Amino acid sequence: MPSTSFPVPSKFPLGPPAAVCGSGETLRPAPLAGDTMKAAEEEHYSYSTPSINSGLPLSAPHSSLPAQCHDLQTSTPGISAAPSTNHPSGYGGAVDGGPSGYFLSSGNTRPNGAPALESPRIEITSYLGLHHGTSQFFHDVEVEDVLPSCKRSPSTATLHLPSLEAYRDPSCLSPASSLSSRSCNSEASSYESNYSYPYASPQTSPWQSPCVSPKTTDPEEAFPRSLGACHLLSSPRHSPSTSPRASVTEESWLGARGSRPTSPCNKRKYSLNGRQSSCSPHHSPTPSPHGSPRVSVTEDTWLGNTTQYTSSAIVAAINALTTDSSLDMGDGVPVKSRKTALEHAPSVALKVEPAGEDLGTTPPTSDFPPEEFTFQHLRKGTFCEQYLSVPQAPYQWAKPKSLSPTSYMSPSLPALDWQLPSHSGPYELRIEVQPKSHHRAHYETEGSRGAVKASAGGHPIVQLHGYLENEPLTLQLFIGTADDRLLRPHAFYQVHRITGKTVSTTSHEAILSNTKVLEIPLLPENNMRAIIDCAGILKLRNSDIELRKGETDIGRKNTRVRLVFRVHIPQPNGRTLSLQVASNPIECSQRSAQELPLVEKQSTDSYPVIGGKKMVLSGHNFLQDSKVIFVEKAPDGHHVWEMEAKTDRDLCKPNSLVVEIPPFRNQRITSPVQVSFYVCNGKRKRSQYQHFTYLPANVPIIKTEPTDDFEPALTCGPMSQGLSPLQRPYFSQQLTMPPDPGSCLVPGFAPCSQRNTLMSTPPSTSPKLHDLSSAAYAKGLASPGHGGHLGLQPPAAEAPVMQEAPRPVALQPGSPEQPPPALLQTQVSPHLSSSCSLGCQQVLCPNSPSSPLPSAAHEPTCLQSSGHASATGHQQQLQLQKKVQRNESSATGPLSLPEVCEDSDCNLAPIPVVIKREPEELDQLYLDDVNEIIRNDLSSTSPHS
DNA sequence: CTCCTGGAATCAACA
DNA sequence: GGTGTTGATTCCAGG
Repeated sequence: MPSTSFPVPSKFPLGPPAAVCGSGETLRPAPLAGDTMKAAEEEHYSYSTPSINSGLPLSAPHSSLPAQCHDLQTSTPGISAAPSTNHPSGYGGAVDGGPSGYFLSSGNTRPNGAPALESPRIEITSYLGLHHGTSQFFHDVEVEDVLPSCKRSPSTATLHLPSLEAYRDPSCLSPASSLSSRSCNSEASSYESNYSYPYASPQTSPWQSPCVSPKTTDPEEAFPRSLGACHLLSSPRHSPSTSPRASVTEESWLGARGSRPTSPCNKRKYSLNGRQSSCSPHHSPTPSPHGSPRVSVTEDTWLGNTTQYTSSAIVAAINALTTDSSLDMGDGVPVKSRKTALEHAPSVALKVEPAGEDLGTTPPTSDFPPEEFTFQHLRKGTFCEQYLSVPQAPYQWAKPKSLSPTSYMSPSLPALDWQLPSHSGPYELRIEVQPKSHHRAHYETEGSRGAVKASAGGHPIVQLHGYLENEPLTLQLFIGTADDRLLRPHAFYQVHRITGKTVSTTSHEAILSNTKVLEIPLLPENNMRAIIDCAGILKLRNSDIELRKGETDIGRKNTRVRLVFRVHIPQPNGRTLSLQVASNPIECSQRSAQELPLVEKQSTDSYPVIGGKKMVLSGHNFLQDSKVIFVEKAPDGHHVWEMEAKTDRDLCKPNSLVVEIPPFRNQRITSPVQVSFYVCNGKRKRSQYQHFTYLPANVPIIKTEPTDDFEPALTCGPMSQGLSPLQRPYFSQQLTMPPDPGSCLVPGFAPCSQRNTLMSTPPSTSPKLHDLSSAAYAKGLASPGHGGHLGLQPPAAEAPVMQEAPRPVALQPGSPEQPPPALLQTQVSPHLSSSCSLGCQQVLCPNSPSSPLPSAAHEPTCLQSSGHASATGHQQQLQLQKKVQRNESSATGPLSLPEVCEDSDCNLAPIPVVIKREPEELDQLYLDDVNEIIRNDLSSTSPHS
């Protein structure tokens, strides 16, 4: 839709572009241009570790903040509502907690166990705040007129990275790719056409104009502007880490572009080793921690490590984060990217941006409030400088257009890997119509494969409920992971803007920390509803992404994604409330979609241990000889129990499968036990794990959903939107926490909520709101850290985070079994309150049900998420699984499931079935989880038990 | 002519 | 080390 829709003036503060330095791209050291691709490739392998990051631990700031908003039009009102489940992500939904609280760091999850920092992306968070400064906004507005006034997300601070593709290394982009990717540009352009740059955000521009010279124009400027600068920096700087990679990168970049990246990549082995190997080489270079952590983390590793996850693990994770972040910073950005960034950067100039940029980008410090400055400096400086050596000056986002209103003080929007609630207070961001479970993503070398569609035809629809203002808002969309770990931007997929006559919804692309974000206007006149018919999915070559320094994820078999929607709602107090919802998982590979069984729904989520009930599975690719395997996993991922369920072949259809719930191994459990099951069509053809909860025998069948992450989600419904209860085939990584604790109902969750709250910190403020304030940032960053967010606040934030994390653990230990939620909260709160973000989140997360993992896993979730590597589910689940299994066999023991143990006990005694109140159960669950986690930590940390 | 798609060839990684 | 399978990526072709 045309910009027209946007009429709204943007006042939003949102917009401030956050400059994102952080984006991974930036972070990543730019590859040396010099290096040839080839070399680069080779280098990858060879790399010794680069040390890159090393330095910075923190550096990476994430830029991920939200992109600025733009205006987009709105889509038409939507329609149907689909329930979504969602993702968990949201913390208690509401979140209230402090802003920071909200965001959990999701990132953590990385397999590494390390905190998931995902790649260290450096995001610059919100410099936005800075931007905010009004100017940008205004600019935007002014400039744009066009732009809808939607409040952009404030953040979008996107830096314009030079490299357009920040998300992907340009180099990577294959020439062809460019097309699609270009689309971005083009898109941008289109965008532009529609809007003039509404946002100044560099982001946009860069892309859009990728062409634009901006980069070109002033490199410097470019830098600054976009955090990209960072990128740029990075690139140049590559140095740090770069070097090794740099070469690689470059090569890759270059090479990549050329044709396939094959190169090195090609050869790399994905297998477990693969990553590592590759990683190591590459990463290693990076020196640091990152690499290592992640690497280690990888599937294989992680299993083994699981145990470690415990508190110590947490700490490690944190550290890792730091490191990662640093790494990320440098590393984070794929080498290629970096290069590109550099390269691009220059070129990147944003077309529009200028205007916006200038203003928008960020006003230089001056604009920003002191606080902001600090942040900036910190972040930027820190990571940028260190890592990237970005010229800060440039950074200044000077350009950011005016974001608007100062209101945004808070600089930053939550990093993309932060877990956010889907609803808070009166607001609820909900996916009314879920996307189809399969969508073949296109490569850059291919033409677009169209927009993601809804299963029933049409397109996904997202709506923000409870928003009564007249100001348009910006809905952000990016491609997130769909594995068991916390939701975070998917390293191998990027959202792709679809334009054309068939597209009714206007959109704008921005890049936040290596992640492309599509900004779509949410207009009051459309009831804050947007039809997502402008979002396609671009597949990045595994080889390109895996070369990134901080990248620990494996692309192979990591083909499931989720559409992640975010909206940043300005609050009266100047804060911004950020909500997030993730769609159901979407299988993006052609082959997998055709061959792998996919469970979209299950008729029953829980049942007494006696089993025997028929459960109907709905999905795809079911065969008569499909097997349904129930598995109980230990926290560390080991399979404690496996049982093949009886299936009714006669009733088997490609889209439905009837299975008989097998009796649980322990008939005497006193509390619900979460297990998993999957459909297997053959050796490598397994569906994602589905959650299932065994209830104590006597317990009335009323299940407590709670156990699963999903459940909460379910319960909460909206919140979780992402996955419908049934649907979620995959575990939502996101925090399963009940989005709104309160809302959710489940008392059990309450803890979470509380936690959240606590975390959120600022009691006063609604949790929901994010603090953009620097503090928040720091926190956020830290937390986000998993991802690369860390960057920004490095130390400070980290510290807090670290602390926080630990505590939780500690606490847990104390009361292993079910500590009252309160405890958790409290525990958390302290930290959180002050800063919270990550720590809190993490902490919370763990507790949160979200853990996708099977029952055993539950608790770990958090940990997993954070550290984790989450054993369970990586995307590569399959691989992992395999690996895991192996590992499991060996490892689990110690970790063992607490539950199991308990169960065993239970077994002994007849089960007095204690029917707990659901709430209680939930609580217990949490508690249990927590306890387990703690135990694990403890054990890992100190074997005490 | 471009955008979408579906299908499949090709190649590398795995088992 | 060889071979078959699986997965990723690139090509082709039709609508």
